[in-house]
Amino acid sequence: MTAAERDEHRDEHRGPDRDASRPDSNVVPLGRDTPAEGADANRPGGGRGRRRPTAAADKRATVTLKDVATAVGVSQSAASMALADHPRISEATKEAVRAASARLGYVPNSAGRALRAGRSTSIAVVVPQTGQHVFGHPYFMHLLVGVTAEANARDAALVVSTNPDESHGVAAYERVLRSQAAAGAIVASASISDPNVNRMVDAALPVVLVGRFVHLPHAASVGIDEVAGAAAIARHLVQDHGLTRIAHISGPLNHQTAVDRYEGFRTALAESGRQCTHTLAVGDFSEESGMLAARQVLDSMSDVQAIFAANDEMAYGAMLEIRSRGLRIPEDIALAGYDDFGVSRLTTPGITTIHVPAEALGRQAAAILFDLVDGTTPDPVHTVLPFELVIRESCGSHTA
Amino acid sequence: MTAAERDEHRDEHRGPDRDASRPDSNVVPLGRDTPAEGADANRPGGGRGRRRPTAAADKRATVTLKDVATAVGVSQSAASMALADHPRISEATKEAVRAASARLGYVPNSAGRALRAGRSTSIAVVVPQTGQHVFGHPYFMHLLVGVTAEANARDAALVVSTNPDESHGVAAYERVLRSQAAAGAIVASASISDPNVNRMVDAALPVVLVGRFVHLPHAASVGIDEVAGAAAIARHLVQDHGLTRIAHISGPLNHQTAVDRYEGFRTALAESGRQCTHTLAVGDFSEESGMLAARQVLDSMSDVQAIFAANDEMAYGAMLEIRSRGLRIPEDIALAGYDDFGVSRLTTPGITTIHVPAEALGRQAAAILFDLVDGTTPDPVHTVLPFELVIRESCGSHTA
DNA sequence: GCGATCTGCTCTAACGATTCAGCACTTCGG
DNA sequence: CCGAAGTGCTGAATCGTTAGAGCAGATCGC
Repeated sequence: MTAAERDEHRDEHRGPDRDASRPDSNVVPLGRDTPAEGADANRPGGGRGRRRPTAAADKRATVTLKDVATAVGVSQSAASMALADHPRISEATKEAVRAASARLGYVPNSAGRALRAGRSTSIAVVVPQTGQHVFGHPYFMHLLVGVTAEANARDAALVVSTNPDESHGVAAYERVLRSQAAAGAIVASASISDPNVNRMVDAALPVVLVGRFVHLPHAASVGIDEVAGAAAIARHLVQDHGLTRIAHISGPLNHQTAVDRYEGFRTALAESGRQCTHTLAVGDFSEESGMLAARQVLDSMSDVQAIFAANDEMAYGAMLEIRSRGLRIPEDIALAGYDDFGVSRLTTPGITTIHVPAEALGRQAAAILFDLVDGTTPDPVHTVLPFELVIRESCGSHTA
Repeated sequence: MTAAERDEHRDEHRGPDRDASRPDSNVVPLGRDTPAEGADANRPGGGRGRRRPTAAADKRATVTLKDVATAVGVSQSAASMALADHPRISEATKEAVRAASARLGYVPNSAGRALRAGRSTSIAVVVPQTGQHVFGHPYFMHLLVGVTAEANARDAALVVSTNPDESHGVAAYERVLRSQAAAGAIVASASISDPNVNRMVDAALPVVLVGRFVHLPHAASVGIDEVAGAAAIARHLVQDHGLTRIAHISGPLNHQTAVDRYEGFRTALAESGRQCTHTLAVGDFSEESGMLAARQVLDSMSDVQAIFAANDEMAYGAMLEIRSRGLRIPEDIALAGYDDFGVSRLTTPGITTIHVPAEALGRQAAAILFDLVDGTTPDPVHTVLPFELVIRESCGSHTA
């Protein structure tokens, strides 16, 4: 339960007991499609009780290439070559095969194809830390949007794997690669020490890392310059707002991202030419930890002028703590975050942050992975995408 | 660009080596390797950087069952049966095979296995509407968390498919099933009219729908009672707060969810025993549309006492519009939303809403799908999970 | 002592797609 | 008019896995 949820009233409503109260109704048209509402059958809790044995299952006959070939009257190989647009197949045959294929609804069996080809058409997205806390983060959603866009463009399926449990000495997501269920993987947000990722890279499996992995300098990666992003925030606070007593709430320091953001912050302060003081509190990227860290900061550094949290969620946690002490943002304390996945936009005041182009990262990672699978080494090995400094009200800037 | 983003200053920081259209800027190297291409790199085909042919690729030798068998000195079938714990294989041989398998890092080839078995072990999650707007919604994130949890528990891979484009007369996500890349699919958030979903159901493919599909009464589904949820909100506003002039901002009315929520709202008002007035504005579940709809409502119904938006994002948009007119929430106008995926918790004041148990829905849908794939018809066909009314400050309630 | 049963394995045939060698047959150059 | 090249297809092999038939050798019942 997060901080904000603690003081809410919650009424639980259980499902299917309310069937009585449903008067016949009509839907206001407003120029839209009017749904056919009559069918009561799909009513929740409706058809309860009976149990039919599965009969329909037999119906789904799979159409194979052989069926198509037979329908046309050519050999299976001819059909295959026709669909592949092989030059040694006559146009007439190709046309006939295509027609039959469409008519019968032929879809090539991916297992057969993958087996023959020696590799799958799918790619995997791997999120090593399991648990809602990490996987449920909007970052992945955005990343996924980018990856799917690219995968769709190439007619490739996308496998999502999150399970680091080792079944037979191999993490589940490595098994996805080794079993050839996916031709390659995009690895997001591994902690610095995750040995599984190293193993995949060492095994020369096609892997693209999202983020910076200092101990894997030769693996292809996509990321933004986190250090520069944090530095941009720091400079904004110091130079644009003249704040010199600043606290940083970092993420867990076994995450490269957390380390980089902290480093960018410190470096920028040091290079600012001003006399700056700073302090550090370590969080875990959760809202709750941001709140705790802010408490610690406010207790120990009474004259703090600004707090820069390593992500927006912690910044939001800090905002709650700051408010609970009757302090105003930005008048009494300025606040900044990092990520810009939505949270920072919704708060009042909006939180100044670095916009991380997660979708573009996903797209790019996928593009590179496809190249890698095709046997091309990306150049450069590490792709760096631009970020944006998004200035909102929490730092004291005035926006229209 | 959403409403809230409109009035922000954004500084873009790009990687070095930009195209001319953007101002040059500073990306600090700080120990990074080669930096990168920016927007240009997003185009996979565009004649960009050089590429070295991969050499490492040859290294990854795949271990097959034959290798294991040879290592042990038995036939391939014996090895297969040993791993399957077949009773006709001696314990000694089984042990030897298991040992060799672990030592060599054998992972069964999923294509081979799927081909032989006639079906894949993976399941698919299908999100018919493509585009970030829908797919990027936190709802899917939560749903996915639930589905992966269940899939992980069964050692099944998860395929995510979003592409409704018909490549050869078949939507991409139907192809996932037909190609046997996945044994079955969970379909989330299809619009009422999506013919592809119908086709999959008609073809007796193993499909579990999330939500209510009135026109597909026999397909297995999982959902909550949306009508009852909306009714709970309406009753709270009318009975607990005595509000009688209420506007509803609905989602697009070709979405069953939008229709159901609207209906629950109207029905509850009608049955409240009070003299209620209501009005409707149609949005599209986006924050921006919520803002527009609120504008419309406030212009046309000057004495409106409450606005109930069909989801939290539109409620947030409405909040922005209400505020921009100098009205207070909840003193001047009460506000309620639906979904509780986080947005409503972060705003000030927090938005009263219905908590949709998306993760549980995902879990349940996956469980049912696995049964379906195994040939069991679920009973009941339509599973309804409980929701919660979450009372926050936006409706005028006071929370501790 | 000898058929019957059991044990522990091997052999073979699929699953569906692709590819390559090869086979008829035509066309063509000289 | 004959070898060479070109055209359009077929047949067979292959990818990795698994299931079922079958086959030696040991064990057992009587």
